[in-house]
Amino acid sequence: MMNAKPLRVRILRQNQQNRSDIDVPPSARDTYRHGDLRRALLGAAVDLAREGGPQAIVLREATRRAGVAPNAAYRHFASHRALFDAVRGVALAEVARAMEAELAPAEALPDPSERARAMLAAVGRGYLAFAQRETGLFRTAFFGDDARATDWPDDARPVGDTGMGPFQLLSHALDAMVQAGALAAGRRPGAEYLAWSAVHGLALLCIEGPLRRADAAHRLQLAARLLRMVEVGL
Amino acid sequence: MMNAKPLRVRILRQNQQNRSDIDVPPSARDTYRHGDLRRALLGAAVDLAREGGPQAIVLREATRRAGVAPNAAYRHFASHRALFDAVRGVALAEVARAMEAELAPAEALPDPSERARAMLAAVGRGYLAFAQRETGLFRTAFFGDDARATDWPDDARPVGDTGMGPFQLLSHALDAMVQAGALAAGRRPGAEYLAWSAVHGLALLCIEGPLRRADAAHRLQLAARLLRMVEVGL
DNA sequence: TGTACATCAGTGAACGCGCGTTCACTGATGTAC
DNA sequence: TGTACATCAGTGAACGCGCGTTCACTGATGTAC
Repeated sequence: MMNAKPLRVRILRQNQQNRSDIDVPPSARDTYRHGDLRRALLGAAVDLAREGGPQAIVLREATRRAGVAPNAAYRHFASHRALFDAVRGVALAEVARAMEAELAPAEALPDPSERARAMLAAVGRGYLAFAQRETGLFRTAFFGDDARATDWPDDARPVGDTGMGPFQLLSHALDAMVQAGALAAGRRPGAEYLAWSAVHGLALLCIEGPLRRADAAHRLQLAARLLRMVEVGL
Repeated sequence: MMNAKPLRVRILRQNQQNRSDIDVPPSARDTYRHGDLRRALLGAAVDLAREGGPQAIVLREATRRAGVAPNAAYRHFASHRALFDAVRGVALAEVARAMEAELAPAEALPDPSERARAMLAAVGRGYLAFAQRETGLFRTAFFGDDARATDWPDDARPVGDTGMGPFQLLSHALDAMVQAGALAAGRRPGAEYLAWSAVHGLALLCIEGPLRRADAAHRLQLAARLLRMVEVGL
């Protein structure tokens, strides 16, 4: 039972210039209804962002990849901007997950002070690793698109596996620092911005700045030094 | 003598759909030859960048502002990219000058160690101030244009009033730190990238990040804390 | 169990936009004689 | 001192491109009876 779900695969489309021969691309759909177009469009748009950054999120290209007419997108997204924002949400979630992956071992440490420091470093490492591994999504998550002057995300919606966004994960690590006595309470307010600045700046230097041609070892070394600088100087 | 320079203002142009009446815009040229089109185009393009960032550098708009046909630009710039690069050069020079302005009082301090620290802070303050005062030019100077994946400038050409570029001014300040004993020589290599990361990151948080709506006092306070963090943690 | 019908996800064609760039040209300049 | 001419900075028109978006439509769905 229950798995009689998509009985709608029925009619082969032939009304597009003699498409009845065999050169139909594998991803082509053979029903009139797509079935899951919103997800398909979002997936295609995420792929575009992954490959080329925020500028590459082109509504028409997403529909092309989904095998659908351009205007079909408007059944699922009110505008290009709505699609863009959805992609950004996905990108943010991936950043959060990258952080969580680094965070897991750190959180297992027994000593509170050591643990808090490790958490802060883990957040930074996750951020930096993601920026270099998924440059396009990273830029989509955090870059104002010049032309449209978009805002940065404010972490208002749930994102990562823990339900926390990148900014919240950072805040959480800083709170742990204070609780463990590794950071004076007086220095806590606004500390997010100092830490975020340093890490974000290094990410940019690595992906499009003067370090874009540095090798991985050099970057890792700089990342370690930078994270120490933050920990010490916060 | 000598000010008999542009004797070529001679022939009123009338071959554009009855332009002989008085509604000619004030900036319109009345000679066939422009006289200084390259400079005019570059100036217009710099204005565009100032107003709207790198994306706003539109070749056709620059020619419009210079009162010239679009293709006239190609007598002076091989391509849009060439124009873009020229604008970036101007932007870099302005960044350098902003740093030099902050640097001047710092360099006058008598105590070498104090002076070196003040120089480092001055470089950072100049960078941050410029980012917030001339956001469009700042982005033009340091942002990879997503679509074209341009490189960051490498400071190869002379830029500021001292002939040094932003990166060189930073290096210079760090060298002074080492000489004054304010920074261990072992920590000197690569220190540029740590300092630059922190300052660049904060600049972005301020111009398009979560601090974009923070008031000036809050930003200044964060900048001071960040610069201290760099100085201490380097 | 069968059928009429409202719903709405897709189609096809077109829109206006502005861009960078190319072509063959024309008009003013300044130099060689 | 005057004139022919090479030079080259501009013009006008057009190109192809791809975008986001709108319109009136058509085809499949699933629900009410």
